[in-house]
Amino acid sequence: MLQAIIEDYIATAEPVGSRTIARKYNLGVSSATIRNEMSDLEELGYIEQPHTSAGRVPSDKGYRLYVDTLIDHPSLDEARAAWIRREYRARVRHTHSLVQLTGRLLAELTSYTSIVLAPQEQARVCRHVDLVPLGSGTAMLVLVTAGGSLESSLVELPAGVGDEELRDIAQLLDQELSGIALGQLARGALRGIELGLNRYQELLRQSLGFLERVPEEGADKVFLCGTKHILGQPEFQDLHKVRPLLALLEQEAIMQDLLTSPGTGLSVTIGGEHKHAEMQDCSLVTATYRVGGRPAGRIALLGPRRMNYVEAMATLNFVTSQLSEVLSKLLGK
Amino acid sequence: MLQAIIEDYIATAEPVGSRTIARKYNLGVSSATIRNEMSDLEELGYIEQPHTSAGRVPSDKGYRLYVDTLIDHPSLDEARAAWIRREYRARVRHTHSLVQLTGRLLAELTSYTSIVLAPQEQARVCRHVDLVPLGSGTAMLVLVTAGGSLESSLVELPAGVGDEELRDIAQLLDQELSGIALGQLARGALRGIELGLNRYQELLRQSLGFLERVPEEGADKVFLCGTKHILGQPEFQDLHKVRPLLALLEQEAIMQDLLTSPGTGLSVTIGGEHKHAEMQDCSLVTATYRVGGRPAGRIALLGPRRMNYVEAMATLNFVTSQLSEVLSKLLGK
DNA sequence: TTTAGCACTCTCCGGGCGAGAGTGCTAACG
DNA sequence: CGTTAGCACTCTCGCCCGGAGAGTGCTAAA
Repeated sequence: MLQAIIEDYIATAEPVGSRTIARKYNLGVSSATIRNEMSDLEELGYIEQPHTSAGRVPSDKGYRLYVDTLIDHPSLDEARAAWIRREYRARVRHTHSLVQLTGRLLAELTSYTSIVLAPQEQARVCRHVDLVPLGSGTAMLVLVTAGGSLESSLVELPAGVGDEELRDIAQLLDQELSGIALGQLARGALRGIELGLNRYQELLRQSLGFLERVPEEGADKVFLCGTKHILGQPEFQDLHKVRPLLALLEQEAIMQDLLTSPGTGLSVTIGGEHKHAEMQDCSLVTATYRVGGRPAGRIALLGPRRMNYVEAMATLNFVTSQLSEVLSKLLGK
Repeated sequence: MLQAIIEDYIATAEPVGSRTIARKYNLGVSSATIRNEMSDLEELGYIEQPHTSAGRVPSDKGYRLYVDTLIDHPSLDEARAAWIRREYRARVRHTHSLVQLTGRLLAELTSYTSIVLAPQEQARVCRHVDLVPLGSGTAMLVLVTAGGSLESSLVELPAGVGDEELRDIAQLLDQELSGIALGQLARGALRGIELGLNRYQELLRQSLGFLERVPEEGADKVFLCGTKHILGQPEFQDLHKVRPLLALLEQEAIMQDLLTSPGTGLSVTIGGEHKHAEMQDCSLVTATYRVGGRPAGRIALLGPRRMNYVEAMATLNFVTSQLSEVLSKLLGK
């Protein structure tokens, strides 16, 4: 009964009346009986009426009950699953692009908004450093971290440094730095390298300055995809409702906070359960992806409160497991 | 006169009446005189009335005349200019991030939407290739192009390749490939390397496969920033008008086409002058940025037709010159 | 040529009204 | 005692109407 109401509301976005239920879902009873049951459900707080003479709309509590019944077995239809697998196979390039791909897939498949947190490396360890000469007097400093992410910065070279000389400096840098946590750069590493020629001091200063800043900047990046879909939802036709929500989504810190809250596995936050008033008409489905069995980051789908939970949860669940798998394989864990 | 009308309309977004002009801009004449003049302007097609008893609104032709008078001397107030210079100085990292910064700056400063085309390298030449071991059986292939952009991909290693061995392979690859245009990889380069051990064939296949795909993927990337500002404009309160526009903006190919059309210097396209019907309520200000004096890419600001052309043109002009300068310096040209 | 005055037109806003949808209650039915 | 048909009631939504307000164009006077 409650299920019928919720599913009809999810499909139509209109308050559902007793007649509708009686007609569409032939439960073998008349609309009058359904009216009685609905009255009960309302008393229990599972549904509510926008006004006296409209149909009923599920309440947060109603959605909650509904969601809790289906949280255990989210399974995706095989055609979609196959398609997703193919996408992942085609685009194996690096962590960054995989995370982006995941966001895009989710948004496209569900028509909701996806929010993905890039994998956090516990401590960002320097794997490899290189200096590539570019043109007159500049070089590109390339950093590869143990987690497989890539950063770069342009640095100025002292006058008259040749390509071979630069290669030597790069090798020296690489030797000194690889294996070292970027956070602890300032202290330990500097001294070891200072031994090198004085002439390179400015170059070193630039390089280390960059390397020190990397951990803060790169950490916990948030990828949003499909925000435009919000505008397509009938409950968000009112711009005054949408804009605060969009503004909220742009604040990375809040998004990070939103995703770092609950435990593991699929979790759903519904309407008024959110901290932020702007999200009271939304629901958020969250999952954790893992690398080598250890939690690495989080993924979420944001949709209207009457989102298609079955589809959203199934898709999110599947995509999460795919991402975990591909990432683990890639990073050799 | 026309100027007064346009500037008032830009400021208020409401049709402007003769009274308003007489009051705000004391031109020493009464509203009746202004009515006569307005009637003339309307006959000439510079302004139009939405309906009989509303004020006047500038037409495309009116804006065109207005814009053409001020296209020559866009100058930014010194405080802003200084602020922009400071931003550029603080974030000198690499091409990619500079382009993004430019987009962000423009969007924030003007509250319009910025569209930036990443610099096109005529032919993407390989500057440096490296293989960095990551974990069990994988390595990261890093590519630096002559233009200073950075690409990477994960590749699988044959069983039992040690770090030193990998370094040798990387060096071989680097020697063979650096200086070679990526587009012509397939033919020439492959043969030279095939001489190496058969054992590495799969690795080579993966690497070259990636390197070949790079030119297409990386080319002409479009960066959008500040699309949300569109929703803030009073003329775009109607979602039915906004959504087609947003949909259009998401199509990279169309954006590229939009920016590749006109000549050099600042150029403005107003309302109905656009090819695409979705943009008939918008104006686009476009500029070309240069690296070492040669056109490298394009930047644009998209706003409502009644956008603040003075500010937009001045800001765009200044930011463009800054970007050109910084990029030229960085790439040593 | 400019200006004051005035009639005219058109939009916008609020109230009133009827149609439609859905409910809750009551009474009948198996 | 649960179910159902019937009916009065309520509330929203869309529509029309009329008055207020804003702005125009025209005319006649300065």
